[in-house]
Order: sequence, then structure tokens, then C-alpha cells
Amino acid sequence: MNPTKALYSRLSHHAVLPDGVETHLAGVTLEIMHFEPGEVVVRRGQEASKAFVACEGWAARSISLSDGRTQIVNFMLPGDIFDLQVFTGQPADHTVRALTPVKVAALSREKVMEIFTVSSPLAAAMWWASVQEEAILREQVVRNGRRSARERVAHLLLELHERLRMIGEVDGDSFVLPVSQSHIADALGLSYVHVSRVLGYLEKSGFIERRRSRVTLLDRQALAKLCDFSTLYLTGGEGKGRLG
Amino acid sequence: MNPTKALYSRLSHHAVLPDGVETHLAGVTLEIMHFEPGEVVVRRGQEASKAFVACEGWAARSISLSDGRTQIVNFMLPGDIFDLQVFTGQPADHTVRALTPVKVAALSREKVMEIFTVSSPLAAAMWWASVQEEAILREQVVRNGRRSARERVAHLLLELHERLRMIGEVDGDSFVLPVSQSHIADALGLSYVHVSRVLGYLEKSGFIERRRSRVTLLDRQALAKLCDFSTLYLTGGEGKGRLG
DNA sequence: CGTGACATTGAACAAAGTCAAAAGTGGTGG
DNA sequence: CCACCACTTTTGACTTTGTTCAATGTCACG
Repeated sequence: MNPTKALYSRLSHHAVLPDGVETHLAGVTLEIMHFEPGEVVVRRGQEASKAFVACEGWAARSISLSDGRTQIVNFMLPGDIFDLQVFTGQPADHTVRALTPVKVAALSREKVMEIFTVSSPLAAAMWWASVQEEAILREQVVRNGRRSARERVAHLLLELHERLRMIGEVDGDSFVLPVSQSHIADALGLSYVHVSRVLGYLEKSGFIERRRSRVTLLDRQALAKLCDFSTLYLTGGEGKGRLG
Repeated sequence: MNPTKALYSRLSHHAVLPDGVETHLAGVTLEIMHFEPGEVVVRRGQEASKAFVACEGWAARSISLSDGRTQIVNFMLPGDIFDLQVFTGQPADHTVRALTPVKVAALSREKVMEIFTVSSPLAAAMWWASVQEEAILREQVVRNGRRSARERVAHLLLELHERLRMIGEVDGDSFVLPVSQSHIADALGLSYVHVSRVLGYLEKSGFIERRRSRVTLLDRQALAKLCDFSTLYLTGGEGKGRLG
């Protein structure tokens, strides 16, 4: 996906962006970078010098304990903006790693400033993106803290479906889940063995279907009920948010 | 605590704030609000119209499932700035509730804009605060996702100690923990019964001491080792972060 | 004193983890 | 095309961790 397009489609999904923004965006030159699965985009401890816009592929932000236990804090999908902390020049507290072949657009500190200067609606849109990212993070806390394994898996599937829907990467109720069960386990704070069991259960019970890495949600309603899923945190209510 | 002072001391702890900022801050009129324990500061679903600076007392941001299970997403201490999402005018995805008698300063959308306009270092400082809040949130995900009950409790105690230290509310290695074990349980994704057991264990093993609501960390080193605690996410490295 | 909220403790139970082995899956090179 | 490789997924047996239920204790405060 074209980086301008990825960013624009993501921002415009919830924000009423005024005309001309797309042009502003197009005017910002971006440095494109590629990463293969497993490669590190941002390393914990390194001072942040760039922000990123994901264009293609999946990446994960993770934090590891010294004994090797790893928690994936969130998945990053095309259109996601991350590491806007660039302003503070602090070392990253997390590592970002490509899960599939990934294309990202890098934004230097100056570029980000330029965006903020050039277009205040755009600045607001980035603020919006950061607010949404935090909401996703909060929901992740609830998911790992208060939901059972079944609920966690169902909830994650629904979240991913919704987020992918926003960027046009779903085919009806089905989408490609290009990560191993072990990654899902690291995101949900479970063992990969248990994730396998739960996915098996969801499939046998008719909630989902799996073919290769493609997942189909056979009954979104039932799944949502199973895990008390609400899209509030993703969409910010039914309508589009105001900006500016 | 004086709201200007709370905000200033919090911001200055990690940011090199230029002279004059304190004056700018003092110039911003703030609306002070009080809440008693249990009272709601921000209700889930309500459109955000104000941001807040906590001045005195503890509050908690929480999200509940429809069957009553509750997750405290984070504790809010004096100096914390929250709900800066005010810009987007979205409904809150969470509820903020006072845990002790609380004093907060409310900032209307216009006030926040004013702060951003009046002082760009101050704007940067607020950005910094929001970056730190996100880091705390990420660590919360790791804590609930990949740490054992013992580790979670120890980790939370160390985090609170550090955060309280930054605002001058510790007495050496001891501090007041003005919340019930049931609140701690809701923050850590555990049952309150188990929190009681773990605190009992930590006390019997000589890691901590409890007297009324005061906790003393008898061996911070050992506690930190027990739960793999690092202050990186709170302090952003050893030195002060750059801003602006 | 008595009351209500909070904390502790024990026993039975359930959920998820660990360990180990077998069975797919997909990619590569002969 | 097939054999081989590494990786991922599945499955079973067993263990561990934390929950639930219920009773008992403690403490501040009227």
C-alpha cells in the first residue's frame, strides 16, 4: 500500500478530514523502509529518532522479561502510526519487530514537526490516532487482566477483524491472520498450547473456520456475546469524531 | 497540593523546563473540583469535554465488563494529567473514579489549546506526560499478561513507590497505599483473596512491612529482582528527557 | 460495644501451564 | 516430483497457579 494512502485512509476513517489534507500529505516526502519477518524496526533502549507509518504487513510491539517471557503489547497494521514519542527523544521502552514482510514510512522528528506546522487538521488527526492507540492499549489491559482464555481469543479476533475492515483488508467476515499461534499467545498472555486448544474449540463449536492462515468469523454476533466485545474503543461511538 | 505546583513538579521531574514556564502555568486559570471516594469523575460513554490534572488523592481509571468484572487500567496520582483526548470530542471508553478524597483541576478544551498556544515547551511537556502515561500502560499490559501474581504485586508496589517518589510523597522506602486490596486486585487482574495471600507472603518473607495503610519496602533490590522491575518506562533512561 | 467494611485463612475446585510426542505444512534442493 | 528440513499445530497426561466459597478475624468509627 502507498504510504500516503495508508495514512490517509486510516485517518479519514474516523475523522472528517478537510479537503486538501491529502495534498498536504502527498507533499511530505517519506523515507520508505522494508523489514523481513523477525527483523527489528525499533529496539528497546535505543533513543527514538523517527516515527513510523506502517504501510504493508504486520508488526508487533513487544516487551520481554529477562528470563525470555515476552508480551506483545499490540499488533501494528497498515495505516498505524507509531512511536510519535519521537519528540521526547527518550529511549524506547519496547521493541518493534516485523511479523511478516513489512513496509514502513519513516518520519524524522523534523518531518513530524513539518506536518504539525503545515496542517493543523492533520496534527489533530495524528492526535486522534494516538488517542485511539491508547484506547486499544487500555482494552488490551482489560483483555489480559479480566477475560478468560476463550474470551481473549474471541476478543482479539473481533478486534483484528474490525481494524482490518477499516483499512479494507477483510473479505466479508474473513481475513488473513499472518501470525503464528505463538505470537497470538504472546499477545494474550497465554501459552501457545492453550491458544491452539481454544482455537480448536472455537472452530469445533462453529464460531470460526480456518483455512491456511485465513480465518472466517462464522457468527460475529455470537462471538461478540461470548467475549463481551464492543467496538466503542475502536470507533469512538457510531459516528465520526470531530477534529480540530 | 496546589494544582500549578502539582503539574509543574510532575513535568519538571523529567523535562528540562525553561524558566518562565511556571509563570505561564500560573497564568492559566483552573477550575478546581472535589470528589469523594467512589464518586465518578469521568463516566464511560460520556463525551469528553475536559482534561484534568490530579492535585490531591488517588483516582482510578477502570473499564468494566457487563457481568461486573472490573479492570483498573491505571491509578492516577497527584500531578497526573489525564483525558487529553478532549480534542477529539469522543465518548470516553473508560470511567474515572475517586479512590480517596480527590482534588482535580479541570481544563476545558479551550484552556488546553491556550496552554499549547502560550507555551510550546509546555505543550511539549504535556506531550511528554502523555508519552509516559502510555509507557506505564504498556508496562501494565506486560505485568498482567506475563507476570505471576507475586511478580505483579511486587512490580506494582515498586511502580507506585517510584511514581510517588517523583512527587515527593514517599518517606524513604515507605509510602501510604490508600486503596483496598480489592482495588489492587482489580488493577492486577487477580482475585482479592489471592492479593491478600501474596501480600501476606511478601510480608512474612521480609520483603515488605505493613502498618495500617502504610507500606514499607524493606528491600527494594530484592523486590526488583523478584519481579524483574526496571525504571526505564518511568524515567525514560537515567537522565532527563529533552523537550521542544 | 456494635456495626460494617476490609482482611485473612482453609478447603475444594477450575483454569491454564508444562512436558512430551506426534502429526501437519510449506519450502528447498536433488 | 519427491525427500528432507524446520517450523508450527495438535493432542494427551499431569502439574501448577489462582479462583471460589465460606468461615473467621480485625479495626475504625459511631
